[in-house]
Amino acid sequence: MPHSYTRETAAEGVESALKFIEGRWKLVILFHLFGGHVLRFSDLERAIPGISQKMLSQQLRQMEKDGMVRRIVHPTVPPKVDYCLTEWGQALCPALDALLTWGAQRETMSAAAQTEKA
Amino acid sequence: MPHSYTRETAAEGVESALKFIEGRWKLVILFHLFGGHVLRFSDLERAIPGISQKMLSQQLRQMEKDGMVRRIVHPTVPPKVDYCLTEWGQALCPALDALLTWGAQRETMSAAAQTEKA
DNA sequence: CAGTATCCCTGATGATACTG
DNA sequence: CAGTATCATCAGGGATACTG
Repeated sequence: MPHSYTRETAAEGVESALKFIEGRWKLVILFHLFGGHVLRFSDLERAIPGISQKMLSQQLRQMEKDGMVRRIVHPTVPPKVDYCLTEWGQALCPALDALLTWGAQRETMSAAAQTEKA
Repeated sequence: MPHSYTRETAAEGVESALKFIEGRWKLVILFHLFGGHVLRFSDLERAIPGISQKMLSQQLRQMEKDGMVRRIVHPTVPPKVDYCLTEWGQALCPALDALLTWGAQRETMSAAAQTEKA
């Protein structure tokens, strides 16, 4: 690791990074917006089965506040609101990819087949 | 991303990877074991202020079950138990580093200074 | 030393209903 | 359409006490 972190600050740093993507629906939303997609509230609602309006709204607000998502309100009737990722939001991609890769190594790298779990 | 995942399976893949490191103390424990360190239960207890025996034990058990941590029991009196990372546990390092890097980019990349939050 | 066993409490999420 | 408001639920975690 090319950083000058101590164990403690590194752990804290990762923890605070994780806070941005923790939340039952954040990753699903993220993956729908990756690639520069611009989606309306109702698009996301339809794209994500099982999510409630409350949760969709709540997670989007947090992500907006955190600076991952941009919210664009069109002052029309009926209302229209677009969502897309910020530059920083897009920048999450490599990190998630690294996580994906790590997870995929589990079967490969585990010396002995441990307990199976979902 | 060099993978052949759909949005949905990618989100699920990352979610399941995240489950392995979710837990109030997992990352702190991880960072104490990175670098091949071998620590006893009491070492970790002392190294991690604020953790209770219940939590330390619980998190270690999960990590062991998940295949990230190896638990070595020495059949002595009094008992002695060593903990270290498995190969797969060590392999988490690059992913956490990517997360750290992403988090660190927040101030740099955010167009406008958004709401400040811990 | 290295844990278990209990009890409690809070925050995150879900279900449902209502609105500018 | 794009939300907000309320209420109910539940798992994760904390505090404390006990044990092979």
